[in-house]
Amino acid sequence: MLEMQDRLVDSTLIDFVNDMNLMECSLGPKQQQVDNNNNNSDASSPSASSCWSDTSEHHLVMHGHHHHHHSRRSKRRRIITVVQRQAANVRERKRMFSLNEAFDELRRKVPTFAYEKRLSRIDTLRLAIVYISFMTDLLENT
DNA sequence: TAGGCCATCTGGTCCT
DNA sequence: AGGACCAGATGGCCTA
Repeated sequence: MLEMQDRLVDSTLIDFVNDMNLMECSLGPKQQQVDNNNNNSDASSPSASSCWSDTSEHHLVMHGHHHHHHSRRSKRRRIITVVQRQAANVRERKRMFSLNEAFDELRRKVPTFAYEKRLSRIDTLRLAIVYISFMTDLLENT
């Protein structure tokens, strides 16, 4: 299972590097889903007037329930270039990476048996809750 | 093969 | 304007 971890990290890093390369040359032979959906018909005009488009009807298609709550801001869609999207993806991956680091840290604090396989994130959380309440009980009753 | 877990992408909102 | 945060969708891998 440790090797599995290593493999995951490896592939993550590889993607990471790929994206960084993509960002640096800002264009590559490897365009994927990013540009086949509606977003940019004018991705190549960086000095465009605004990055917000009116979406009166299109975006109601997918997540019908979203507009119940969150009715605060105007329903304008932020137009994002391919490069900006890729950069956002990189940031999101970094964010998830640090989240997982925190999970690993918590995992190490929580008592498990040595032969037990690695706790999932949800199990780590649940066990941490149990462990904390056990310890506070212990503290209060002494 | 179904279900659990995870990584990633994506578009929305919130915050600076 | 753009980054952070979030939740939904999707696809891959692994195990019972």
